[in-house]
Amino acid sequence: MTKIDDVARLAGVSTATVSRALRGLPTVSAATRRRVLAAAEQLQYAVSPNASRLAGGKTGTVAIVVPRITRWFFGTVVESVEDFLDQNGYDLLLYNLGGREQTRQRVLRTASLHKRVDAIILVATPLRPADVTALTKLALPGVTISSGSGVPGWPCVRIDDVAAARTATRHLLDLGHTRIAHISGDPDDELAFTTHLDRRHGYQEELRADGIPTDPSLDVESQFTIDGGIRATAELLARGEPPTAIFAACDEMAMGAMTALRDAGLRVPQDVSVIGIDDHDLAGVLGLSTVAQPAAEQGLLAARILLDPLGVRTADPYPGLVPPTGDADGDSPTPPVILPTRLVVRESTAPPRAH
Amino acid sequence: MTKIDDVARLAGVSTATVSRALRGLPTVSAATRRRVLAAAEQLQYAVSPNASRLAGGKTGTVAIVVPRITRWFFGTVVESVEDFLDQNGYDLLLYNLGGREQTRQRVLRTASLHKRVDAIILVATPLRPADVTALTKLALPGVTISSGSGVPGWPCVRIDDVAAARTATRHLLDLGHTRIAHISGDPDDELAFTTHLDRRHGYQEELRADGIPTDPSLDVESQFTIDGGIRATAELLARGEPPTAIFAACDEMAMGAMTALRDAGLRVPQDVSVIGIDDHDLAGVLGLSTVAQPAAEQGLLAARILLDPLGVRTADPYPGLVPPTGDADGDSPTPPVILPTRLVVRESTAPPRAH
DNA sequence: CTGAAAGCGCTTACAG
DNA sequence: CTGAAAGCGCTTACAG
Repeated sequence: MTKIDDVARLAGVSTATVSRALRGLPTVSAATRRRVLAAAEQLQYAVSPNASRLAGGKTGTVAIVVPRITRWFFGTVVESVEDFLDQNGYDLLLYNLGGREQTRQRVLRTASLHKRVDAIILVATPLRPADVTALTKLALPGVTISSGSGVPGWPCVRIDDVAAARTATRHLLDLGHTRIAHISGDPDDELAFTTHLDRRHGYQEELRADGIPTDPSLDVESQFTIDGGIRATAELLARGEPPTAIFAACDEMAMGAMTALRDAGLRVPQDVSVIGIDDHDLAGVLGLSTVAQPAAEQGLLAARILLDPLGVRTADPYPGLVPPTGDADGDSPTPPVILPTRLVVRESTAPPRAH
Repeated sequence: MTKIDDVARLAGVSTATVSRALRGLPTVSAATRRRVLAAAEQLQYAVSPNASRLAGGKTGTVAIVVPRITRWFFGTVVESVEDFLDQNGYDLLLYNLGGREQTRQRVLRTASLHKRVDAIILVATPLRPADVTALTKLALPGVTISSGSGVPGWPCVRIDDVAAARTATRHLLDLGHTRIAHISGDPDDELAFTTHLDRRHGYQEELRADGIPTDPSLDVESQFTIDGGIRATAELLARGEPPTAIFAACDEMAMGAMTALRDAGLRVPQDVSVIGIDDHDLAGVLGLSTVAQPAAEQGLLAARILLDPLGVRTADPYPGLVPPTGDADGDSPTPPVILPTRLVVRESTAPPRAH
């Protein structure tokens, strides 16, 4: 392996100068820089990240923690974050919790992150008080994406889950539905995090706005997955007269609902309307009406906010949005950056059949 | 930050002993090890990966290169690889090419990987001769997943794409179809890689086995995506009389086909049968018949094969399978490890309508 | 079984 | 603008 000394020798300068020239520091003459670059090129030199990081005190790496990379929202967020980091010369260290409590502990509670990364992106990761304490002690910059417990001083990028749920419910109400069921995550579902609470809240609020009492028998908790949607819908149907519409807390659950309804011989939307939240890649294929949330944009924005203080020259990190004004050191909680959602009507929602 | 010296001082031993004790080396007395562990625990000590790697010459990191993390197959592979690596103490460095030629070059052609990782997993990544040369010069252990150009000395884990395509085509033939269209990737589609060639080959072979001539007008090239499937199917329909069945080279294309057929007023499977390859998470939701391939298993197996020579104690890396027998240094090409596929019949395939 | 010392390959004040 | 030297926090022969 060619090392910095080799380049220095070939270019006829010191290693310090090679280091400066290669990193584009301004304190190198143009002629010297040229010679160094030529030498590095000729020797196919690549810096040793470990040596560089040890000496420089920066890791050039960002950690991203997600519950499950294979879920649409998390995969899309990771892709956009990776893209941005890559273009800015950062490595991405992926932690896919996958429901493994042991992994969660190891990642969040130990100092392992501290010496390994410059910054952290936490996506929809449930945090216990001990986790928050540990993360705060790390004293690393971080961002959270999606709702739930935050870390003091860390900005948060998210959508307004209550409003998104209200939009979905309003769409069904406007179509004339009154027997509207809700299927959502349960307290043990780490994929649902606290998201399901906000979405249930929005659902109930919107029903009340129309004077429709919430009916517990139309509200089923399950997992934030296709299977969860199938199970919740089966449970719903087992309880008696089917609702005329189902608002699923996420598209994957909505897809499960469509599956369960089909298996029960019910047609969508003729017998039952279905709407979700997300605008999953496959929502169009299934003709699923939904409230679209910008997943890639949330990832990109989070990455920008994170790298900005690290000296990465990025364009306006808050394009047209309300920036978090709190100072990272202060006690005032940083207000979240809210990205907009939007109703997408497809074929899975229609007026209820006349009696 | 607490460092190794702090632990050594508290435990009353040298840093060398702390290093040995913490890594579980056998040359430490039980009593000493206990004291060291207690001191490390008390100080919340975590080793600095960069210092450790620089001094030890190992990175404890594996790179995985995928075309697009958001595609079902690649996301599933990454998840299973991450899981296995995590359990064995390795970090995962994610490179999502995302069609960026620049990223491809940087990742594959420079020595940047060399000093950064101990091993490489390449998933369905097209390799030019210059890439292969560069990777070979790295002299790092590696594995490729999925078909295509291999790297000399690297094992390959994959399915038999020709056989999978024959299985899909055979299913349609057995149902009585003779006008069977094929939609697949084009040469410029980096997601299709060389996979589409094998699958087309299997399609044609199986037709010929029944004495059915291949009809170029029933064979459309597009992208290995939902949109690609939509476009290919639209093109197919624009060419005249529709086929009675479509064999899509992957489930995402099949889903696009279902969408395009629906938009054209054609019913699946009454008017046109559709089958894919993959067994995508959502295949069940859509009632899509397919030839299932084990994505997570391919990732797991690749990770095992890779870590085995690195001294990770894993169970039999080839459970019941033909192991690659070639030696890594020899010139003899390592035979690929082939994982089985299996036909999954759902609602998207049926006999053609009687005329 | 344990320690002193060298060294991993860089970057960073400090001088000049 | 450039270089000599120290130092980043570990691990690894080498002795004992």
